[in-house]
Amino acid sequence: MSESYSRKGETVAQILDVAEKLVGSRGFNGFSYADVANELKISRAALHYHFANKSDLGVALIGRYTSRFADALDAAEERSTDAPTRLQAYAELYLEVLRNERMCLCGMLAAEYETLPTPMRDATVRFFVENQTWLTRVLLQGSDDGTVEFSGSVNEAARMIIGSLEGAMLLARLFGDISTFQTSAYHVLAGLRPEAERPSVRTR
Amino acid sequence: MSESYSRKGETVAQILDVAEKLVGSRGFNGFSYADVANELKISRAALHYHFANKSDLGVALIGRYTSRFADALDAAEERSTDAPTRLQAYAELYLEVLRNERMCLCGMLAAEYETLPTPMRDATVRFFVENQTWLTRVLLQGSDDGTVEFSGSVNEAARMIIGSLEGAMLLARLFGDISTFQTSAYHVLAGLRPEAERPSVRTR
DNA sequence: GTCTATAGGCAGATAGAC
DNA sequence: GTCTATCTGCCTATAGAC
Repeated sequence: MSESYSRKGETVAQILDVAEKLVGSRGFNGFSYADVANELKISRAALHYHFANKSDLGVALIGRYTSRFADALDAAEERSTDAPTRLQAYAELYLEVLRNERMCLCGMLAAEYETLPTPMRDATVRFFVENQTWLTRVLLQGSDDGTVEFSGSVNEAARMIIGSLEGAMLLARLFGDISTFQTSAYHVLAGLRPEAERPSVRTR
Repeated sequence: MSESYSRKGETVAQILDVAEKLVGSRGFNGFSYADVANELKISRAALHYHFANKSDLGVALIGRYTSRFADALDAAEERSTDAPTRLQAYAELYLEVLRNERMCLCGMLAAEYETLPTPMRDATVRFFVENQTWLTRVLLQGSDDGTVEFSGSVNEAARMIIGSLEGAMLLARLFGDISTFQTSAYHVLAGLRPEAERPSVRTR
């Protein structure tokens, strides 16, 4: 082991960190290998050693992001028991990303979908399907115990939540105002509460 | 006037049409002057004659889109009187865009915001501010006559609506399923209806 | 695993003829 | 207004030395 000791895969992790930040702020078509290389002070060729082409890098990015998200969802589920709290925790995952002045990685890729190579498209869709599955489960639970109320199908409601949060992120970043996301998320989730439990405050 | 007669500004309009389609599907960083030139069978240099640089083209694109949207909002307001119907009409403007298999131009630009030249950033923000202004007015009207109900401020509710619809568009395009947008929009607007008028149907 | 060098392509933009 | 030709720069990707 040399002086410049590094754990196995540490370079890969650093590359993914920088790339994730860049894609989350500028998009997949808005960053280059040179950007990542410069920030890590390595050569572009070194990047190509770890990720032969940009599509490979993109797929790895989505994969790590998706599994990290899944882990966070599991953790959120363990910390809470009722559906509304779990939905709140779901929204806070988005908030966390936004606090780093980034768009959701997959929300960004959803916008660029038409320009993405097929493997990245598939991975992006997978992210949203997993999210939908998790939300569907929570919504059904809340529907059963009466803490959540919605019209239409559970899957529709789940997609509505995902879309609304992604869109709220987009606007919050545009206006450079995190509270825009917070109040939007609040509104969206409030719309799922049974009337009895809904706050009736209205300010102008 | 020659055989290849063309009305004043027709070429400009054609350029904007093609560019708008490309940006709406692939994003501002996902299309080139060459793409537009090829589709119109003119040279790239001809494009540069009408729009000296890409930023100019982008600003023109947003300007036309914004004023067309504003006109449609005015028309929608004349066709209807009550707030819920007007909100419905607002959502249908988005649906119209989606039917052409495009993302909202400014929703797309919101995602790419970090990479945009300042004039385009400003124009994009302006689009959303105008939308918010219109929605705020309609929401206040509905709040006054009791046809619409929401917690928090009117501006928050307006932004929530915009964000939710933009996000729903993003997902609908991703899944290649327009009905995803329609049901999401329905859910969002249903959440603004007073309990008494809200449908209680729930399917799984 | 990392480097330098370079290939090969495409981007936005300009010059100048017609 | 539109063209061809060209400049310049950046991009992804590869070859081959260390």
